[in-house]
Order: sequence, then structure tokens, then C-alpha cells
Amino acid sequence: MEFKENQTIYLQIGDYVCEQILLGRWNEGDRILSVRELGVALEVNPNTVMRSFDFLQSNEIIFNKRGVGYFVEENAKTKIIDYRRKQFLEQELPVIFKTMNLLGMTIEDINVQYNSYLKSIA
Amino acid sequence: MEFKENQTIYLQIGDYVCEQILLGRWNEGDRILSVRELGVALEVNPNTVMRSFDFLQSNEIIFNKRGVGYFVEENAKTKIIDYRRKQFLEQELPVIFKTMNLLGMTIEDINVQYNSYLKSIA
Amino acid sequence: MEFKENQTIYLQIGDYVCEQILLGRWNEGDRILSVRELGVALEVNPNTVMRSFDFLQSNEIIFNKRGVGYFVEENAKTKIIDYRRKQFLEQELPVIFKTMNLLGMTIEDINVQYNSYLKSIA
Amino acid sequence: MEFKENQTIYLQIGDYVCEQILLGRWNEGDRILSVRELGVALEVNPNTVMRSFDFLQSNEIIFNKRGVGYFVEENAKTKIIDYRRKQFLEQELPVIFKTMNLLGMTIEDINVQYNSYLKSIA
DNA sequence: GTGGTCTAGACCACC
DNA sequence: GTGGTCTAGACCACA
Repeated sequence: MEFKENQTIYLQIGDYVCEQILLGRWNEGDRILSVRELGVALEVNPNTVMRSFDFLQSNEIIFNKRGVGYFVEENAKTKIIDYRRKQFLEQELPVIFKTMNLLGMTIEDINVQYNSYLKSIA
Repeated sequence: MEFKENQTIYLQIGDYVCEQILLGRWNEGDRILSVRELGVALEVNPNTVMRSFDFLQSNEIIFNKRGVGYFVEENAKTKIIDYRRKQFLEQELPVIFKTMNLLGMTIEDINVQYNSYLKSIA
Repeated sequence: MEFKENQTIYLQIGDYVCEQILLGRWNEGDRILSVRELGVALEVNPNTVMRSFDFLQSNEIIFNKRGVGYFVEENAKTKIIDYRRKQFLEQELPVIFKTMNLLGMTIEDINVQYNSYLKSIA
Repeated sequence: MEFKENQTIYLQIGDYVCEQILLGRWNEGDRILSVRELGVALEVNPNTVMRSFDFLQSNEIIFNKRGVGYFVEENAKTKIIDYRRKQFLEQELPVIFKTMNLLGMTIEDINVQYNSYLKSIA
């Protein structure tokens, strides 16, 4: 896996795990990959993966059974989506709107971009 | 000046200088504040300012006359805007669109948000 | 390590690292000395070493793994040699030839000098 | 006039004046341009030109008549050429030869380059 | 342990 | 006065 430069790796791993949960790779109650396995898979130090799991656990996305592994919490999907939606509306969108104004772009320009985006992933 | 926590100071200073150029405080060919003056103004070490100027110079926003000072490059404004617009279209928007899809939001939802944003800054 | 007076230290460190790579001390993909270690070895402030590494990284000679260290890029050797050769052919040689003409020297004079140089290092 | 980055301006001005003398623009005994005139011509601070003249005077290339101007010394040409030849043989050539070896180039390669150089200026 | 950033202060060459 | 370089030392996030 390739990591972005402007965000710390363990947070990107956290996002990755959430993504996998949303995509249904691991359902609620399922055991996810071990720290070591995921470390190998992502070519990352297990300590770094551990930190991600810590983070996810403190956000009640996963929980730990000692000696067994990490498991997906009940309602994990809902929590992830709620969190992301809040983040998106309150943090990301305002910045985007501000940038739009600075660059002299209108909501119409965004519409155009969005349509070509939809085509690109179709 | 107050600095954000999640981005390094010298980059924020770089943004600040670009902003001042866009706003017309320094026009193309003008000499900008010296490393020391800007350091005092922003309550920051001159070395940190120097690092910003280094960065801006390598991006051809400003240039240096030895023993004289730093000056705004020709076409600096265009370069700044072009860079930001490119960054916005290629880096930020796709991420936004992807997030929208993940969260099941449509372009209409964005419109609604945008309108309330416009009211909030009016 | 002793440094020349007419060139800034961090560039000399950059040259030093390139030299070590060319000599095979560090091969492509290898981790090089840490900022601190090299600072101690060359009796130089770690900040100065960092500046060298910054420079080498921007020239794609080395790259960084956060929290791990700096590593030699693929094709670093080729890049170094290409860069030096280009520098030599386009920058240094024309100056030499111009000086030769100004001083009324011929390519034969250079030959003579070269032969005595070869003897001196034999 | 455009100045190189890796050498200080006043030395480049000194070289420029020597060049003009060698080329016969100013002969021995002639008055050269004033500090102010040359400053304007080269788009440089008169102080900087002054420093060059200081340097040239201390090397007995030019001399000063107070209130009148700077004049080319007797034997200035010879002095310049002797100085440059010495510089060339003892300082520049050895470096060139060392670089050649490092890059795996032979004196033959130099010959080829020289021939194409001769054509380029013909 | 690693790199990265910032400060404070010094010294230099240069304009 | 200007920028440029270097040192010493601190602190931080990260692996």
C-alpha cells in the first residue's frame, strides 16, 4: 500500500480498515487481520498497525479479545458513516467552499467536474 | 500571526506571502519584507522565514537579489492561482466526490450546504 | 572530514554521499547513515546533514521512510553520473576551452599537461 | 549583465574588466569607465563596482588618479594573462582531469568536444 | 530509535 | 543594511 505524505501512516491504516468494513470485507463481529498479518500486507511496522487498532478501538470501531484478536464492533458501519458525515459537513466542505471563492469558481463548475467524475468511474 | 497546528509554520508563511501577493500588497517586481522584518512581524524566527522564502523561490514565486532582498517574480500571481486551481481540481475534488459517494450524498446535498454557507458569510 | 572553504558544507556533504554511493558503500535500496550518525562521523551539526539530505532527496538521489531513515533511490548511480557528466560537458568544458583560447593554448598543451598529471597520480 | 550564482559579483565584474582589457576595449594608460557609469551599465550597485576596482588596483591591473578616474596599468595585459595561465594550469586543469577520470572519460573525448566547440564558435 | 521543525544566536560575505 | 550558513539545543510526532 502507498501512503500519502501529508497524513500520518497509522491514520491512513485506520481509514483503510474502516473502508474494508464499509465494503463488507469484515462484518460486525468478525475477526479482522492480526497486527502482524496486516503489517506484512501493508508493508508496515506492526507497531504502526497496533497504533491504528488502538485508535480504532478508542473510537469503538473494533474491540479486542486478549490472545484472540481484534473484532468488528456492533454498529461499526453506522458509527463510521456518522463520523465521516459529520467530518465531511463540518470540516471538509467549508474549506472547499472557501477555496472555490478564492479561485473564483462557482457551484456550477463543481457540477461540471462532478459529471466528468461520474463518467470516469463508470 | 496565529498558526494552525496541523501544518508546519514555514508552509503557512509561504501561503501567507502568496495571499499577500494575490491581494496586491506586493506586486510583481516589488521587494517583499526582509527575512528579519517578516520574522518580527509574524513573531517567528528569521530562519523559519528564510525556509519559507527558500520554498517560494524554488517554486519561482519570488527571487533573490543578493544583499538586496527578495522580489516577486513576473507572473507570480498567475503561477499561484494556477497551482491552487490545479491542486483543487486534481487533488481535492476527487477526494470529495469519493467521500460523497461513500456517504451516499448527492450533488444536490452539496448545493444545499453551499447555499447555507453563502448565507453564513454574507 | 575536512571541508573546502569556497563551497558550503551541506553541498560538500551531498557530494560526499554521492561519492560513497558511486563507490558502492551504499547500494540502491540501502539505508544510509542517519542524520545524527553522519553528523557525528563528519563532525557536523545534524541540522546541516539534514539540509544535505533534503537537497539529495529533492534531486531524487535518496528517499525517506518516515521514522526509519533515508534510502538510496533506484538508479541513483546513473542519476549521479548523468548529472555530473552533463555538468562537465555543458558547463565546465566550454569555460575551459574559452580560457584556452584567451590564453593562446592549444589542445596539444592540454595533452602535455594531462600526461604529466597521469604520472603524478601513478 | 547576467551573473553566475556560484561566484561573487564583484569578482565577476573584475573578470569582465580584465576581459575588456584583453579584448582591447581599453588599452594601457586609458581611463576606464567610472564606478557610476559601469554600475549603470551592469545594473549593479556602484559600491559593488568600487569593490572590483579596489581588487583590480591591489592586483596592479588598474590605478587611480583621485578625482579623475581609474586607468589601465602598464603591462596590464601581460599581468592578466600570466595570472590566468598560472590559475589555469595549477588550479583548474587538475580538477578537470580528476573529473574526467571519475566519469571514465579520456583525453580523446576531450578532443572530440574541443573540435565541436571550435565549430560552434566558427 | 528515526526524521522534522523551530528557536536563539553567532558569524560571514556581500551590496 | 541584506541574505546565507552553521551551531547548539530543544521539542515533537512517528515507527
